[in-house]
Amino acid sequence: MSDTSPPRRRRSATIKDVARQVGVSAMTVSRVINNKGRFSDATRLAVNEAIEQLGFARNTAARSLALARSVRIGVLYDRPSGAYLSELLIGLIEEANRTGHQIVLQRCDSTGDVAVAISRLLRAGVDGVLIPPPFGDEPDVLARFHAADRPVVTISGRPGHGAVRIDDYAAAQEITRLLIDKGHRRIAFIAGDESQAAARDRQRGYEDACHAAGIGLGPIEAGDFSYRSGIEATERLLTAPFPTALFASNDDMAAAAVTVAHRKGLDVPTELAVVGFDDTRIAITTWPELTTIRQPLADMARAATEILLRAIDQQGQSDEDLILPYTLVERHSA
Amino acid sequence: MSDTSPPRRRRSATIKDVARQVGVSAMTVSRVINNKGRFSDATRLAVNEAIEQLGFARNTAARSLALARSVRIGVLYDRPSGAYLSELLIGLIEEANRTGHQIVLQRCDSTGDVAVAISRLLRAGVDGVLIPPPFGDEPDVLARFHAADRPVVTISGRPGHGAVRIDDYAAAQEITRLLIDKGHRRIAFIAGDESQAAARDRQRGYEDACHAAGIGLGPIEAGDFSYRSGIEATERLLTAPFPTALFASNDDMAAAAVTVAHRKGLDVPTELAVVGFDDTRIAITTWPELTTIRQPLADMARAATEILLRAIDQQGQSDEDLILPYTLVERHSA
DNA sequence: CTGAAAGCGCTTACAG
DNA sequence: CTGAAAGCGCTTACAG
Repeated sequence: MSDTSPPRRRRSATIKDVARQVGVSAMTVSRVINNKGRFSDATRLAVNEAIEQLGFARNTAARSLALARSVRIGVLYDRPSGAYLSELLIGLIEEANRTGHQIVLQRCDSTGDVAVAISRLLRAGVDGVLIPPPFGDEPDVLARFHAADRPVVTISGRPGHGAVRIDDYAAAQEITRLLIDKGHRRIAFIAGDESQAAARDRQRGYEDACHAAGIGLGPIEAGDFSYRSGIEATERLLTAPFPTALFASNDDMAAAAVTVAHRKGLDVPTELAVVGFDDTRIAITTWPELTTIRQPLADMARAATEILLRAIDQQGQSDEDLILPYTLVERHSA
Repeated sequence: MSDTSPPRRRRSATIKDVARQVGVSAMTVSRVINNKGRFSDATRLAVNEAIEQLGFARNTAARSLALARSVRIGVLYDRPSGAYLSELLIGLIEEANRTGHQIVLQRCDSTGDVAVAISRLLRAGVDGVLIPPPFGDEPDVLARFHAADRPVVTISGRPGHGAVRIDDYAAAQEITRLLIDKGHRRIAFIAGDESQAAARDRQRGYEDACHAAGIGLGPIEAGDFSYRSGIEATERLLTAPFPTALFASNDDMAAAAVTVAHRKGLDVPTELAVVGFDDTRIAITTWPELTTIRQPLADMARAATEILLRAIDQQGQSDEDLILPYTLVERHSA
């Protein structure tokens, strides 16, 4: 164990080293680093040069301790299956890391006991918790944290209390309209895990866009956001009368749809147009690359952390419902 | 920004609070917490009770600062595609969190510029770096860190310098033998990303087990560890003369094989036995559940962190090559 | 525009 | 077996 070995490691440059080199006080360096308070341009330049030279990087442990801000942020997550959750989770971690907050990860498989996971988090002394899918839509989970007086911010969860998301409904409408504008009249749909608000919103968006255009709904099959469910759903969907387009509620399922189409000898997009949702990695490792909706995952992670911190400071649950802009990314699958 | 709001948040219990309640010094509490040095049983009991009562949880920022151990550990990872990398990455993060070390995540898509990613890590002041697949097998990457005098520990990478892995070769042999013992004589194989040492080892294990049993090699197809490549490979594999068993180099591809088999009307395992590798989540969300090799991901993450810390302390690259035990998990796909 | 002092919560020698 | 003191690297009032 390293715990018993002598701490001989290279001491990295501290704020004092920088100060000494420049010939100012540590305070001034701190001001420059944090761009806070007043200091001359010359000072700023000199400090920055010394920082570069010494390879100084701020010690976040010291920082968060000094800020008396050792906030402990819990994250209750499912074992990541799809690309979306993995990416979001990593974004969350990077953000907490950047801000120097302590983060306590707690996994709870859908099959596991959520109550146990929650009390673990509580006993770890978390000041608040961040909830990515799929738990963001379980009133029970939220209620438990509230009972313990811990604010919660969900990501892509049910709106109405601290929540960060995109407008899934509008995005789904927009991508459906894209298909309609390209002349499609029979558009199949693969739904996502219906226990999640975002999945239901996407389906509503699809349906309303079809209605608004005066075309009937295409065949609809249930999915659960997994590639596998996408394979199965597409197989049921690709039967006469054939749809000319298919909208899958996420990229994993859209990629699966492309696979099935190819296997049945259908060209994508000429014989079957396919669109997905999320713009995760699979969107560009599939051929053709997927037309999809991009969610600003990094921004969402950042925003959720900020809202949570604010709620913790104010000792109350936030009711902010932050909706970030999505982007329709047109590639070659539709 | 929360940065400007008053720090009104609930102050969580500190070591002093615990000490006061028990009527001892903070030192004693510290000793009990770290189980270090001598203290009476009565003290331990009392301290633990107070900890429980006050909901005390150690502030890792303060701890790592006091330990003068603000080691910065870099992690160079690819955008996670498969379940294995996500799970490993999260394990790594949990471990760094637990030990209170600062961790700097740096993503580099396979398409991205590795050199840029490396210099970012270096400029962030990392003391050493952890490298999960797929970069653990690129001599260039390792060389660059060494040139900068930063120790590196790879996970499932090429052995010979700080490396943590399982014996992929032996594991592959064992699971192949399981198939042989069940009477299979024509066993197909789906290879993984051949730029990775672990993938090559698995293939060698498969081949040697077949040779040792005196049966010929089955058909072999290339894959890249993705579900999609598994679909394609299996489609090429399931042609006459049909194999009766299929060994995929990871679970994602094995799950894909099951999907294709079912679609072709083949029962698994009676008409086609399928085995995977890794024991990631997909192994149990597939039906039938996969027989596979379990890698002790959490232990691997822990061990890699420890080896790296030791190398940093000793200011030199480690040459430890730690091989952790795997487990053959028999479920219902073979 | 800049600095000296105190403190964040913990740990490690050093004393008893 | 237990404690008082000092320090980890940073930041925030408070002074100039």
